[in-house]
Amino acid sequence: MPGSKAGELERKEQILSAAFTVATREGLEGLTIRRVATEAGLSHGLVPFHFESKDRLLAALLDRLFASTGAFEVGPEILRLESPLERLLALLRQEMARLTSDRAGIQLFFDFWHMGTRHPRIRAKMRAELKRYREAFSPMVEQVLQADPRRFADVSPDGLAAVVVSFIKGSAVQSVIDPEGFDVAQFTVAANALLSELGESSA
Amino acid sequence: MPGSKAGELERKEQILSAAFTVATREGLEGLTIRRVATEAGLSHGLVPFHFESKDRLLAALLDRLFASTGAFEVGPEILRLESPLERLLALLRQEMARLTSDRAGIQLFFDFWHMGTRHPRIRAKMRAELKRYREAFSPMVEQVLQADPRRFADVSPDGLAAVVVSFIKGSAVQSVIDPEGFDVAQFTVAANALLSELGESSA
DNA sequence: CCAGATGTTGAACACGCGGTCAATGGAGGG
DNA sequence: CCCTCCATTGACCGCGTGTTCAACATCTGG
Repeated sequence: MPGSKAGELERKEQILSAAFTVATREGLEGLTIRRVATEAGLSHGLVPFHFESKDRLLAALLDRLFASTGAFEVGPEILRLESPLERLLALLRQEMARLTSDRAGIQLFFDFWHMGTRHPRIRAKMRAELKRYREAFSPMVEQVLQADPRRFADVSPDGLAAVVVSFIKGSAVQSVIDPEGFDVAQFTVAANALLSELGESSA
Repeated sequence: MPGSKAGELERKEQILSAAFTVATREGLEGLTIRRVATEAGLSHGLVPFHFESKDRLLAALLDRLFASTGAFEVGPEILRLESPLERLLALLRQEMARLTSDRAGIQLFFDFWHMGTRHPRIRAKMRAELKRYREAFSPMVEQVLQADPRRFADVSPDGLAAVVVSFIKGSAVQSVIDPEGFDVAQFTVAANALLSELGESSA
């Protein structure tokens, strides 16, 4: 007894949503076509019918991950801040907050990051996202550089941006392997203290 | 036609060595008992004979990874340095250098990190290693804190150590997804500039 | 009201996995 | 010299996977 029909788009959305649920619950390792279909209440044959293959499903899922969570986006409330230092710290706080509030999203992101290590298509997407992310820091980073030209004589904007991103990615990675042991509050306080003197000479 | 016999220890070593080769070439995802046996030139039945199960093999492989590369160890040549700042920077340089010199090892470490996300035994090992790693920074980090008590009033040693580790882990993670695009030299210069003023008031 | 188009189902396929174990044969002690 | 160990082999098992596709249900336009 086949189920009722549905439009192309609704079905794809339904499947993708189920895939997201399964992926956050079981990880990408545990994401199988049959599990997704079961989660969506459909026959497993439907998944490769609407998404040509599992790879395409994964690519679509990653796009959804980028879009759905505001993950790694620099929101307007941050861009509205005038001081580059304040923006930097606000962004840092935002990302630190995500470590506890959007743990599932971070986990899934980390899963894809790992997958990107071996899958060229995924890797390309992750690189693009990483680049986008780094470039969001460009304005503030350049102002920091200009604030103390002597100290940062040999420092390029990209290099400093990479350091800032390392703060965030590194903390995410630590929180993923040890969610209880990694103290976000302590981390934020320490990072603030480290950075707090940076922008002051430019104020 | 069975092959020649060998002692318990030599066989285990041979298998483990083959497993290491396969793991660095194909990733943990592509590490199968049959591939390891083929790499070692043995029948696949021998692997679960000497290592009770694949899980045990993986655990042994992780121990070997910890031991073989001097990865994440604070060597004597670093401990010999007197200034805490110098030690910190030396360690940072050492780890940055590893990103290019021991890329395979870093990749494998990252693979295990990801696996630890879902496998409790692996996770426990990774946490222990992370803790060991963080604690290696304790002496220098505490001196940094003491150098400027007002600035770091609310900062705990653990918090600051977590920040420093984030530097390193974050850069490793970036290098893993984009080995060519991540400029280690730029990163080091930027990090040095950021940290260079930290210890000076204590000197 | 009836085709033709199309979404849907679930059996089937080939594959590779981890694991098991009877059979084999080489090595060493009695 | 033979006989007992035991490392070694490779066929075999059960399982789960991604993918295919004939059969079928449902919807739609004439």
